Amino acid sequence: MKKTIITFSIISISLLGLFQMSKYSITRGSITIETTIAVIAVVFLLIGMWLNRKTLKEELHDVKINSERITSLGISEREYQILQKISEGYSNKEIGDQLYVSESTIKTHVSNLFQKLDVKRRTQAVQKAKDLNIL
Amino acid sequence: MKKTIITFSIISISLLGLFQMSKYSITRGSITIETTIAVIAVVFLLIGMWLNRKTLKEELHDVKINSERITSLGISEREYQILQKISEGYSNKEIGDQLYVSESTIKTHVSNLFQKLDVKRRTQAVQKAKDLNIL
DNA sequence: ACTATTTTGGTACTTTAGTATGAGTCATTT
DNA sequence: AAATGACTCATACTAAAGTACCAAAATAGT
Repeated sequence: MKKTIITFSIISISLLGLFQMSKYSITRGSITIETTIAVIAVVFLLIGMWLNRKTLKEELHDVKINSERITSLGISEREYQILQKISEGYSNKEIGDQLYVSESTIKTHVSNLFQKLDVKRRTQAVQKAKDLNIL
Repeated sequence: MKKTIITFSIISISLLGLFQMSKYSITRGSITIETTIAVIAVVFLLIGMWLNRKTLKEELHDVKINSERITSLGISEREYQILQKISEGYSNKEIGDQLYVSESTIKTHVSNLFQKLDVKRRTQAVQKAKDLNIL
């Protein structure tokens, strides 16, 4: 966020400078109008592309995970961690080994998680979690 | 494709017109240099955004499913159909009901599918299928 | 310090999932 | 006509997954 503000400020100042330079140069006759227009065009074309890249990436690609929804569903950290492991295709036994706890523990977590997500199977859990943007 | 070419042509011609008008107007003194630069800036900003929207959408969003890979793995139509149902979170019984076949049949398909995908669980199958861009 | 929540774990049980094997049907290809 | 491949189904089995119920630590909040 801080980075964005700094970048934006620098660009704004640069543009002001560009405007002034253009006007000055044209009235002095040191550069032609065509050149000025061309430069302005290229600069703003690039700014337009850059701007859109920023916004579109958030819009389409990085569908950021909704952490509020996770808490509002009452899903604990451990449960969420296990949900991620499930989506990666691991079995309860494997998840238990990875987190250094018993399979029983994983089963308990999974069962509680399913109730909170209102699902009956792990494949359903993954699908619903992705729908809710928590995965 | 044809649409793209036509659009591009119209834009090019419009831009040429804009350039000529600007130059003419400035030398005549009917509009100021500031106005011209502002118009050029806005127009190219918009063009930049539009251009990027076109390319980025193909780049990020439409990750089209790789049907060649499906056939190269030897996955049949029915198996793929079942893979989709699995990813939607349905049980073997439910899939059987939806496709009007027995659960046994689904089990056979699923088993064969897993061998072709080289996985052991349905959650793993879904994950791998998405990795391979076949889902 | 007390309370609430989270995390952990177990037992016992039911339900799905998954494997192995064999076999019949149907359409396509040779 | 015979072979091939895809789809179907069943039985019998093993292995996971999931539920129910209980309970003890550990953690965080008041």
